[in-house]
Amino acid sequence: MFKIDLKNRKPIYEQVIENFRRLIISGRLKEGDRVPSVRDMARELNVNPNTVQKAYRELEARKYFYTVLGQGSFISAPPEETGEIDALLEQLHAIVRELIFRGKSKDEIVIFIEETGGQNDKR
Amino acid sequence: MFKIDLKNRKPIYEQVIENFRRLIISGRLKEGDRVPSVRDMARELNVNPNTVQKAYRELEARKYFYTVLGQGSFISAPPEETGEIDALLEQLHAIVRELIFRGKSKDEIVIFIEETGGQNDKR
Amino acid sequence: MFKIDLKNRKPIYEQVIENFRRLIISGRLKEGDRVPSVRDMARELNVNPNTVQKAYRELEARKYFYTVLGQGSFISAPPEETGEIDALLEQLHAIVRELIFRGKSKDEIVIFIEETGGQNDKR
Amino acid sequence: MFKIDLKNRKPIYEQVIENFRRLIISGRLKEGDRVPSVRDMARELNVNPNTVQKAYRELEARKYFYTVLGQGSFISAPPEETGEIDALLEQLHAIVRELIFRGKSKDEIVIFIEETGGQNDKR
DNA sequence: GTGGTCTAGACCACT
DNA sequence: GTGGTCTAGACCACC
Repeated sequence: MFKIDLKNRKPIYEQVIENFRRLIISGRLKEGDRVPSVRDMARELNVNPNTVQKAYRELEARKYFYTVLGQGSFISAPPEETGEIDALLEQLHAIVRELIFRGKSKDEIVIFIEETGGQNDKR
Repeated sequence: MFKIDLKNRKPIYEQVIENFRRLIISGRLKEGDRVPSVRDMARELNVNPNTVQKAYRELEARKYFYTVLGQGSFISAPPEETGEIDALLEQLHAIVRELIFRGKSKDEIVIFIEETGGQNDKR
Repeated sequence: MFKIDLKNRKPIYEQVIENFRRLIISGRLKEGDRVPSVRDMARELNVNPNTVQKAYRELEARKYFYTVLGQGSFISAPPEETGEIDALLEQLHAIVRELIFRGKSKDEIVIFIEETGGQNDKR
Repeated sequence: MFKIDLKNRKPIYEQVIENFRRLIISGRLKEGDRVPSVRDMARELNVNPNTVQKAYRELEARKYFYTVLGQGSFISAPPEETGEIDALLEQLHAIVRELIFRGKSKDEIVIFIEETGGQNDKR
């Protein structure tokens, strides 16, 4: 499904969250899909089950997962985190500023964006 | 110059680094400018001098500062770390994908980028 | 593992770095080997944990170590910093020039180099 | 004559010493040559006279200079610092080991040494 | 005055 | 258990 980079400074549980977010955003996981159990996931990633547990708990709190008792966890509908878009736009802003500082023109950046792959079509 | 947000989960020394990066990228600090001494900065931000020094040390390692023994630290020329731009473009990519997932069109994103402030003109 | 020379003018943390570099270069520490925890190392060397951490941090920045959160630090693959070899050759150059100035012939120097121990064979 | 690199972490007074050593070893300064006065040197290098003073004092202590009262300082005969050669050979050793670690063969190193310029002929 | 090193000891997050 | 952050305060070298 995905791999954990132990050398990465980002905590493992955050990497798990990010990877699920990525899979959902890219459309490879869709609403209603079942996600592996905590134990299976932990075995597959070769990490401590507590770590996976922590990631799942947060994914559920952030409404990416929902849990059916005795059946497991499932992907829920795309959540609408308030302020999320504004935060993304602010990040975009910061990166664009830095690219300009490093010599790129806005035109070059726009061209780069136009090239961004249409993974969105898979939904 | 700037303020530290103690409530923020981001470590103080990283906040210091980010703030200096921001000031340099925006052109408000230019090559050769002297930055406040470690002690002065610590007093101004109301943090421990060691914390400021840690930030300065890293800024120097990342080539944003250079230090003259017994005289202080100064802004150095914009670093040309290879691969840095590629990393930024990859981040840009990821954010654009997520914005599209959340319903924005590429056209909207491009318009947003065109609006990015012209802080670059001050250089 | 090694000892710190407190009388030496060289800072303790630099001595720690140099000693690890030596152990890695000589092949006694290999990729993937776990290094003692910051606390253990500090106890063994009889120095403050912060001092050891500073050394480890720099070894990580220079790509000799990598760190797994909550698990410890490990030896990473030999870094291929570009320009590193050129710098070494330049140092070699300078030393050879000085040895010649002090009366050694190139032949004597070459013989000396041939005698350099084959610690490399252990890899 | 030479320049000081303020950005360099090596103390200025040590840079002055190293530069004089280099000029003497390369043969550009010979026994009996007069060296600039402390004040002239300080003005030329754009550094504090105390700093130059400190360098000259050490060069005299290490027998590279000798001073004639009221006349200035002069280059003395090449000093025979005891143990100096052993130290150089040890440095050579360390560098060769590191070059081998980074993939160079002894043969390559020997070839490189053979190519070292014959600045020695200028004496 | 400047930066740099080191200690002692507290507290936190991750596994 | 692990590493990481931060403080308070001492001491040193360089300019």
